Amino acid sequence: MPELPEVEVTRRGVEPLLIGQRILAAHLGKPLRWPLGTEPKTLEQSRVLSVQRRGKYLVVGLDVGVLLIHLGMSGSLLAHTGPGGELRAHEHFGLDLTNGHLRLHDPRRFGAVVWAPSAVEGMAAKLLGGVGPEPFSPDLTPQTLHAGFKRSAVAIKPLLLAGKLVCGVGNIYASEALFLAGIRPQRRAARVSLAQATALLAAVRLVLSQAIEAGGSSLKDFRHSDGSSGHFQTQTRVYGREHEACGVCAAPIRMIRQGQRSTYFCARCQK
DNA sequence: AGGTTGACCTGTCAGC
DNA sequence: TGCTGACAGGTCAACC
Repeated sequence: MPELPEVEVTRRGVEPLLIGQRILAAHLGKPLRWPLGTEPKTLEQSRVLSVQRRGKYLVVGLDVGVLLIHLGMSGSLLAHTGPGGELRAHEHFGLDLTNGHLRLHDPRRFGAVVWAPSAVEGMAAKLLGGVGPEPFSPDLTPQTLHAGFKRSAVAIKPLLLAGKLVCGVGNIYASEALFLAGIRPQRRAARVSLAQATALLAAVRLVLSQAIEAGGSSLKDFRHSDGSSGHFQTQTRVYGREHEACGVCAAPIRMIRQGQRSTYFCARCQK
């Protein structure tokens, strides 16, 4: 589920609750993707200094180390005022804070909460080290993207999903960005021109910005930190719209599978 | 080394 | 109504 926009919406939602708060207790539910990496007790009394995002990870800076939080496919991070209690159904991590509490609700448990001494040590270094450039970074240019494309033998859509050349683009926004850029998802990345790479980078930035603005996509599980839903799913141009008419040319939207993921596109608009 | 596939886990929904 | 299978926003480890 959660791609960059959903994680960023979550970050903005939880930041005000977390900053400056002291952790009174940490709770673990069923195992998530990786173990926490420390005893929950060691988090007690530490203070939250920052809440940042790197790719699809939330990076919570503590005065003792960092917590990496990943929402996996079905995760939501819910912030509540008032004292915490026992974890409820599908809540597998929780922090009780001086003023409120935080819960990770994640039915499928593909998500993770990992502690490390710092963002550049231990498991955090390993996980964040695999994350490609941020889509909004000025260091990411059409030229660097195009150069990365040329080195690959893979189709453009799965290459975008891999997150090594640009991070944060998941299955919904990859289809959407390729549609806006007029590029077929099956096109070999090496055959994407510089002009197309330029259009694609602009499209990625536009789609992600619009999705953040819309509060992300709530297909099923995703919820904002206050429990409300995003609504970008109502504004998708192709994702989830097989057989519907393309908004540009009215040809039917098609769905194919690439690497076990569904891809949506317009065969007339995308070359 | 890079590309491809399976695995992780649970809920939901379509079809019989 | 109940069972079975397919599918869902991610991504890592194991294979060729």
